[in-house]
Amino acid sequence: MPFLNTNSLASLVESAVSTHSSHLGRAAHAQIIKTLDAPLPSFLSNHLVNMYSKLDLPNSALLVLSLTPTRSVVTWTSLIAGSVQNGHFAPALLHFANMLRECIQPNDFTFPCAFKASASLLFPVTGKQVHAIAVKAGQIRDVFVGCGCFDMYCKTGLWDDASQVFDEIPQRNIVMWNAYMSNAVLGGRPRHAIVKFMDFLGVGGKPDSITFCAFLNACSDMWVLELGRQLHGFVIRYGFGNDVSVMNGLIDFYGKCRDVASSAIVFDRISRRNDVSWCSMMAVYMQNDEEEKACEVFLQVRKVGLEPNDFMVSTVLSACAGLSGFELGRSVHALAVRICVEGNIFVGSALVDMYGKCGIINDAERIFEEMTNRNSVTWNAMISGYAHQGHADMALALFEDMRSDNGEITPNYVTLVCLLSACSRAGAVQKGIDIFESMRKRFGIEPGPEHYACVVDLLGRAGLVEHAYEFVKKMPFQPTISVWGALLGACRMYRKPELGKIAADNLFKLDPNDSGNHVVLSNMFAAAGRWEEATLVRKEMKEVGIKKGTGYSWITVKNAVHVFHAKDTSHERNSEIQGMLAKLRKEMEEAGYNPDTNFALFDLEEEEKISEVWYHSEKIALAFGLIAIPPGVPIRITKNLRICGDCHSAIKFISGIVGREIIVRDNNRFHRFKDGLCSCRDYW
DNA sequence: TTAGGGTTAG
Repeated sequence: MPFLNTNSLASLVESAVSTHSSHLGRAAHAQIIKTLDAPLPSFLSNHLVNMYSKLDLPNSALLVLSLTPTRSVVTWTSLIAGSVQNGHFAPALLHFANMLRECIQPNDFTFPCAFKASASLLFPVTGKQVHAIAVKAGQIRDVFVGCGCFDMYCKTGLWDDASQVFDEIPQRNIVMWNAYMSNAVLGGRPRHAIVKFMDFLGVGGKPDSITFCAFLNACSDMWVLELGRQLHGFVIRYGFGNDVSVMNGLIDFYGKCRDVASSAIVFDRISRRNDVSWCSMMAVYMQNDEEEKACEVFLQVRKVGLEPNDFMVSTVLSACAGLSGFELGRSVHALAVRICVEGNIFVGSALVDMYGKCGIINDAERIFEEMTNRNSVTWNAMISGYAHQGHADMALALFEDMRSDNGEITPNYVTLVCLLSACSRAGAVQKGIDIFESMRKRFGIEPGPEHYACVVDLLGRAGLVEHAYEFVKKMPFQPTISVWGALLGACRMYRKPELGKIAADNLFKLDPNDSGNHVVLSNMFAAAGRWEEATLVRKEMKEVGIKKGTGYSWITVKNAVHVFHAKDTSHERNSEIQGMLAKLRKEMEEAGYNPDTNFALFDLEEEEKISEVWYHSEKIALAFGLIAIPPGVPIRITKNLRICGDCHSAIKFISGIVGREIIVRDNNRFHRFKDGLCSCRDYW
């Protein structure tokens, strides 16, 4: 080793920080000890404290600090900044306190760290103390300190204090204005952000890309498509048409305002897309229920030879979960392992969710067990995986584990929804009611519309339909779509057209464009032999211009997706499919199966109705699956609408005849058929 | 010191 002077030793330490290599850092430290006698020059000690702290080796950092006889503001600030950077906010504040105890004055680098730590811990009281110290030290007028202070008040919800700080800062730079706008959006005051933007222009300010992004966020929160469009023009005029950040912001904005086409146009016109552009486009498709398109974007990423990142992987996994796209999901899992992102908490949670929704509960469990970091989303995903399978006992057991895990992660709003839906799917009525009634007291969670909807579903599914209606009437707020939807579902299941009409009428008011509700109601009347009323509902539907969407079912075989619509004969293996359908029909008839023709269009003759239900897309997909998928492998079908009642009972029956596991995911839930049974009890 | 994208329910 050549002789190293103190400057080159310092740069060795710096390179350990910049490459984030603790190995290099330790080696540099060893070299320093070898080369120099103690005590080290203070600037080198500072470098070491900074290095260990940034490398998230807090004990080593503290050790060096305690061995440094002359600790300066730089030494302490290095320690504090590293702690904050690595998310250790409470220790950062402790170090800050110790520094003051040593009578060392914090500087313009220290205060922002202390503010950030207070903000992250949501400690407004501590934040106020730091503020007082900064005022006393005469530092508050510094833009960095002032901005940190302002940000702290925003993040801890003290908006008035924040505004006061903003007004008192003498020289506001663009960062300060941007901070105001983005915090206003984050704090649910998008209108404030827009007003501030106007003020900013009024004082001759020149917006930058962050300003535009903040403005766009405000627009998407307020759903003001027109205002955002105007800003789009403004962006171009200001010469930001090639700024990838602003373009990404526009993709996101249009997507949130449900103008997917504009998002796609912006995306297509970006000459140099970055990771965020791709991710944003995927997210837009996801937010607008176009999972297939999201998958396509992901495949395009791979096609152009880009390495996907953790964001893309978690998004595409959730698309797979929505589509029950188990094959793609599995291959994305393999990819995640290869690019080393499977340890990421978002990716892990998305994997648990994907496997759970695809019904591969063992793999979901395995991923869950192997995850070293779990957050409430991870737990909820696993609980809902059990719920989807109808394993209320497992869901409840996991919930208990969650509560006793380490106290860090507590059940939240969604956890309770998952649990209640697990009870409802498993028919655990009393258990569900107990949980619902105790949620405020035991878990401190105020029951919301989703929880009420679960209880309605719970009661309704157990046949207590009138009870369910009484429960709805006693709700402390207006019942939502999901509440009436759950009641309508129960009425359909137990054939209660009168009550069903009440539920449906409410749904028509709240959700006039959903054709599904009309179809359910008319089928319900048809099932009760009340053809006139059934026809009337269909007529109304036509008059108002509501169309029943086309039903599609799809199935993946060897990475190719095969899509079928009703009466589809276009598949290249159509003759085999028809042969299989005929064979199934014969075997089922011999085994005594009666098709339920209430689900066919009711103005047909009985004979026609039978053939009508026989050629529903899910049955065709199933026939194809039986031909193309080797025995022993489960057949997975996805349908974009609700599975029809006859198909549900037919598939149940078929699963017994052919001795195969059949999994159908429709737009409502998940059905696993095996040995003539289905995981969801009494669906119709 | 400001910002752009992700995971859980129904």
